Amino acid sequence: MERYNFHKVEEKWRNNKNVNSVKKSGSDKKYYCLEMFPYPSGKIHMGHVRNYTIGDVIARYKFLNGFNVLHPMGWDAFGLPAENASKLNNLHPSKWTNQNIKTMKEQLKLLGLSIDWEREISTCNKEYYKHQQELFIDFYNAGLVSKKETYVNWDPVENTVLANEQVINGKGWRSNADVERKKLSQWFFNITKFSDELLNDLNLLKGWPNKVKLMQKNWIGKSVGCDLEFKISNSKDKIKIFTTRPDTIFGASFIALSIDHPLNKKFSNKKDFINFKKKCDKFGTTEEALANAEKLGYLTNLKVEHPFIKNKELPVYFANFVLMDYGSGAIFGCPAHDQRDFDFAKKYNLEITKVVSDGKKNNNQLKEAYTGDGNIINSDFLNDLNIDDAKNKIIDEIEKKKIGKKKTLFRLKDWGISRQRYWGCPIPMIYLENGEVVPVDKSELPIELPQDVDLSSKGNPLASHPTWKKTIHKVTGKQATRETDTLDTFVDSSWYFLRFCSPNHKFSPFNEDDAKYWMPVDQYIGGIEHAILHLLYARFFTKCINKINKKINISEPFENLFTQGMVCHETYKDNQENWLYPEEVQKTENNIFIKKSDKSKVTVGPPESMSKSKKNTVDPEQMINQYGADAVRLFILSDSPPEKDIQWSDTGVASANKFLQKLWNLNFSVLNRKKTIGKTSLDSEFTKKVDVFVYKIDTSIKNFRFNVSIALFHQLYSLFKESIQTNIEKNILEENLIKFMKLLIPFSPHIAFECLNLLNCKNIYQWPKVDLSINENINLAVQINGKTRDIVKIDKDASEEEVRELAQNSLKAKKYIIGFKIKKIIFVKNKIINYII
RNA sequence: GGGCAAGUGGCGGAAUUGGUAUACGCGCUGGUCUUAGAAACCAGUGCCGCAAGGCUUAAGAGUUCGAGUCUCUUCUUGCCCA
Repeated sequence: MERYNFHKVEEKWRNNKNVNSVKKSGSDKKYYCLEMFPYPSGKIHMGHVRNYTIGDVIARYKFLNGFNVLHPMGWDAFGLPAENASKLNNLHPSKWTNQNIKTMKEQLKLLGLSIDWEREISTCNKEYYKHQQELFIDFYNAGLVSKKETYVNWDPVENTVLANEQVINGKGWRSNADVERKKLSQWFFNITKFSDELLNDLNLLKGWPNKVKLMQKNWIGKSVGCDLEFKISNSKDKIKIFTTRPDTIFGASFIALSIDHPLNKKFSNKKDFINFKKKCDKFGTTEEALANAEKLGYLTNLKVEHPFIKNKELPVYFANFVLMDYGSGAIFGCPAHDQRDFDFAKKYNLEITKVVSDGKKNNNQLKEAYTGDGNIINSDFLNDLNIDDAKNKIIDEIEKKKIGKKKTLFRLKDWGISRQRYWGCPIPMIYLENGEVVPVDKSELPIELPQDVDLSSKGNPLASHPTWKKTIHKVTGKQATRETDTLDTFVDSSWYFLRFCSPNHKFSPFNEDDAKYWMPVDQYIGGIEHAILHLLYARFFTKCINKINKKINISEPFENLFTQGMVCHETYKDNQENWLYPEEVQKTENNIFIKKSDKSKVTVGPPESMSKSKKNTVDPEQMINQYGADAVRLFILSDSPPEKDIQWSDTGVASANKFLQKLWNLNFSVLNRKKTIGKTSLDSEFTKKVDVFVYKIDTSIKNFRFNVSIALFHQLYSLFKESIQTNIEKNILEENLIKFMKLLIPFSPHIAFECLNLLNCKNIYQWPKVDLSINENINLAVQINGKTRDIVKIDKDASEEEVRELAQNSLKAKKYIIGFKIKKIIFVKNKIINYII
């Protein structure tokens, strides 16, 4: 027996297309297993390893259980980093990207994944984005795309527009720069047309984590309220506001307008107003930015009449915390019950009237707004009603008076998709000389990106290209100008799962029959960070495609969603406060960490998600070289349940490697065993015990409890080690070892295939199935007053009498029972017997 | 501030869903082997106690024959939204 050489074995099986394919033609059951495709940033990282290993376990498991499995891989290949890298290295984005793809593909192949590389797609490939442009035109013709002039989130570092979802805490999601407000004409997908559908259909997604559904629900943010008109005193004009809290109308003390409200025209030549507007523009456009900003107001000379309180007038302000694109750009302020209104009222000394009781006595002075439940007070005909009843009643009154209407509002806004960048999918629209904007003729697709582009210039590289944008309108033959914005890269990933169904289909984005066969994705696996953006966009795209192509009939793209946890590692800093890579650090005998180069002391920080900036990364390729792909796969699944964060540990992966070595040795111990004569009862006992493990491991895989599966592998190994000491028949050991190795295929396929090969297994692809009812021996707990005193072995389904007999004679429990008065005996078949004394 | 998770040894975590708490792994301790080290193997490892035994799932209460699991209160941590 030689020591297990994983280099040799893994290389042997890695490129064996037969064993790594999960296609099963002729199967009547399909299974589409998809992991979120990677951005080709350079090299794969441990997060990829975890994501794709989880996917591979599922794909192989389903295949071994008779499914025809689609398990594809591709590249989310457009995006800004390619442009930045190209500026640094003077390398064209397409070259940079394709180099990275090549490297990462080789790395992924080292892992021994069951990916069907014949379906590989890359979003920067014109064969892909051609169809995306086609979809864009279809969407445009179906009224799902529009061009609007709006305020946008402008990232001053990346010189581009960001979607609201890409602004985090007022900063760009990639650049981390403070986002500015800027008015631009932009292309939008009209995702708000599907607000209700996107919200309601969350109920169809039984296989999604509740957490993700809740996040989407909050993001869509449906709220019911009403419009309400306030008459301006001494004028016929009215101000229309929107509110979700009409029940607090009696607590209104001011009106606040967005600085973009049409009434601003009246003040547009006033110096102090212009200054005020400038100040407001400095803040971002997100709700968070506005909520955190200091509340600022500009008092106008206007007053409005309170619709329900005679002779009461309210002052009108322009305020920085009111958004023009939410509601009507105007609100009434009720300081007692809204924190922003409260802050504003405090600042400008406005009236604060409580209209919802917080149930407390003696609190004349509010320290903050009360937004909880309670009965209405100080509100005339609404008094004593609860909030919901008061809402309904006041809306009735408002509608009766014809000064407003019930209205549903969504927080979700249309999806801005214009990006002033080069490395993206060109938007297939052209501007005619008469100002008309029309789609290009489909026969002209793809609209290709020019190769000769100057990326060093500021602003949009396509716009500054000397000739690219000049074109001819096919219908009229007249000169026209191309749209120079490219599409947000989230568009690329919004339909790739459909393209995988027929990746080489020439004439349309996908072949309908293939899409019908494979869709929806049965299991989608990726990071929780995409809970809102990508997953919402992909759902929206699916609904759009469903609308323009009635034959497809897929309302939701992802049947089941699994969000895996991150891979973490301790952080290290030297005494100069510089981050250190794990390989620069050494652990001494006294458990102190020192820097390898100069033996200086190193500070160890808590485990954090691996990131290049903190240098707490480990290189998957190096790990595979050192421990083998099987060991890396086994470890990344073993230490934590897959939805939780995992801490990378070198000793952990080393132990996985050792375990595989032990399995290898076990394999040879069994193979080299001499044949014994005649069967013994040990043989069937052993098989029974193995079958319990087969059942448990199968169940744990089904439930995505891969860490438990691996713990069970260890126990199963121990069982073999013990049993091999006895005179169990060689055949029986072999038969059961084959089961073991088959169970191991999804986790560590290379060694599993090698062992199965050595064991001369003829039916590798037949998953071991087990009937647990044959198991006859059961351990039963004997309890005294609910406390376990002994465990006795009983026959399956033994009667209470039989069990009592055993329990009362058991060594450890006997002394608690005999001589005591037994009040009651609780007997649960096959589980416990409990004596109450 | 609101919502949602979660809290089990030195650490990562398991517990058939109300029925043997601490599986499995890491780490640690001792031993065998070795010139020595590494590796490998064996044994031990929740806490208190010489032992018998007692205690233990963030803290406290409750339901139950029986609670890590269910209910309530408090504390802590994480995530999302504001």
